[in-house]
Amino acid sequence: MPELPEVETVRVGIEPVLLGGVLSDVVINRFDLRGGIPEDFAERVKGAVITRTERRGKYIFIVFDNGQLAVLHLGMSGRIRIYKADEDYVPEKHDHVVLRMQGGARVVFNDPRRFGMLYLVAVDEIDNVAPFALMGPEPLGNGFSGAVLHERLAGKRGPIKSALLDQRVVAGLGNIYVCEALYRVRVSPFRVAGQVSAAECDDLARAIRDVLNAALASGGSSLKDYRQADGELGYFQHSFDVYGREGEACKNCKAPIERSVQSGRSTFYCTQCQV
DNA sequence: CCCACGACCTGCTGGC
DNA sequence: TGCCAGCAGGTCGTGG
Repeated sequence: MPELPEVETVRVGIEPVLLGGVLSDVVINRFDLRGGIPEDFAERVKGAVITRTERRGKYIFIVFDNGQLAVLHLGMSGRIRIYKADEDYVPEKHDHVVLRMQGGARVVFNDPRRFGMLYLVAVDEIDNVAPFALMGPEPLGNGFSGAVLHERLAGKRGPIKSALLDQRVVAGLGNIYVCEALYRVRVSPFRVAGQVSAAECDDLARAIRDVLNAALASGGSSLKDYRQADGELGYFQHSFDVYGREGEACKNCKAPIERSVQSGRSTFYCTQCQV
């Protein structure tokens, strides 16, 4: 499901439910997500107050007043449902974790494929542990620019498409928004990453920010039936220029959009416009 | 070190 | 209707 805009939309959705509240109960229906939920997860955070939430790349952080930080990743198929204090919990298949707040509100983590992750890190260690120690800059933050991108791509021999998916280059991009950003700046996904010019990196950095901001403004993209935490559908999928449009006419030149596979992932692009 | 690839899972779609 | 192949928003470990 989730790249940066979808993850941020989820974070914004759960924050008002969690912030300042006491986590009164944790129900874990299965521990075998990617990497495994630690056996002592519940006992380490039960009764603690949530002091803030953050997002780093595609990860959501939930920070507790006892020094623990919960790391949540939605994988490919993870979803969050919220139940307000006066709503009854209706279990669904693949509800793996239910966080219950004092007062009765619930945050439910559902993930059919179980590629998601949930674990705890000491809050003052988070920047030193994998994958955060090596993670690239936030594309919507001050630490990201064309110059920064150009520098981080230097020497890379693989294709620009694959490099932009590497979270150590820039955080939060995934298959959709990489395809969209490259199309916007008319750069071929097959170009050698280290040979993308400084000027092109300026354009690319701007396009990345633009497409992420546009997606955020739409509540993210809803493939399948991904929903925001409040149950609303994001609608940026209607604004895709190339992603998922194999065979359709390029919006710029009318040539058919092509699909090919790079490092195991589908790439959608225009052979005429993107050079 | 860099990069491509398979593995990890379930569910849905389209073709026969 | 059933069955099977192929595909899906991500990450990590392996091996060349």
